Amino acid sequence: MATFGEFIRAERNKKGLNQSEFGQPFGIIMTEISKIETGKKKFPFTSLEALAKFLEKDYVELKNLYVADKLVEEAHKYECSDAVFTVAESQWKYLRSKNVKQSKMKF
Amino acid sequence: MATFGEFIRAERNKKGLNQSEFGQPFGIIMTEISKIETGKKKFPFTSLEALAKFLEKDYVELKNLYVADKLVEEAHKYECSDAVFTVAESQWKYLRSKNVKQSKMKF
DNA sequence: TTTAACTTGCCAATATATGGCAAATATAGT
DNA sequence: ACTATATTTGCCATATATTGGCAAGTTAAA
Repeated sequence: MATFGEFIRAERNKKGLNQSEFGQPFGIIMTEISKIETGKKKFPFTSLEALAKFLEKDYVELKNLYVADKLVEEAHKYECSDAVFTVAESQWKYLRSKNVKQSKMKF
Repeated sequence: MATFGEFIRAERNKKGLNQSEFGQPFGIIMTEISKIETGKKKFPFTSLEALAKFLEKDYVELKNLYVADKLVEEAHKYECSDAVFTVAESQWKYLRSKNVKQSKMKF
């Protein structure tokens, strides 16, 4: 399992495209693709569905990879151990059960 | 396991303080405590260590709760399932092993 | 050293988050 | 219902972070 940037680069290489060509379908300039691949900026979420189609990947899985990248970045920013993901999952489940009880999604 | 806001509220009630009194040691006004407890704004990270001392809690654990809250919020924003935390953990481990190999933290 | 591919630095534009006041809404006691 | 205390919300100005793109720099191969 790699970062989202590494994933993009790998897929781009599979297709034998350079950064400029790869960015074209999404209207993303070469320098942006570079920054995305090296993790300096984010792939625009608004183009994620188009990316999934372009790569013939499952959108939900791609989104998980995309969001996980953000989570990891956040965890690192605060110098957390991997325990934070376990805590997060349990808080996630707590919230879900709470909202089910209230039978409304108040997020 | 509750959200960070709920945690704060519970601890505040344990101490029998109102929002105004509770905020005092951190220089946080009442309305901010309210927003923090109801999840509308974040407790300032710069005061987290002071909070740990004030509550006599372990800082690292408190930080995990704090950061987990952010992760959950992010996961919800993108309408992810809890699978995203598993993906995140595996990406986290991937990055760690990669950086160990390169023997430098390039995050 | 020329060319193509990629990376980085910088900056302006945009979006997000924060702090605080004032007003609104509870909640409890009388 | 009236008062007092506690809490929540709306609004807005300020601060902080993120983005997109150009120009300049680097790398790698021929």
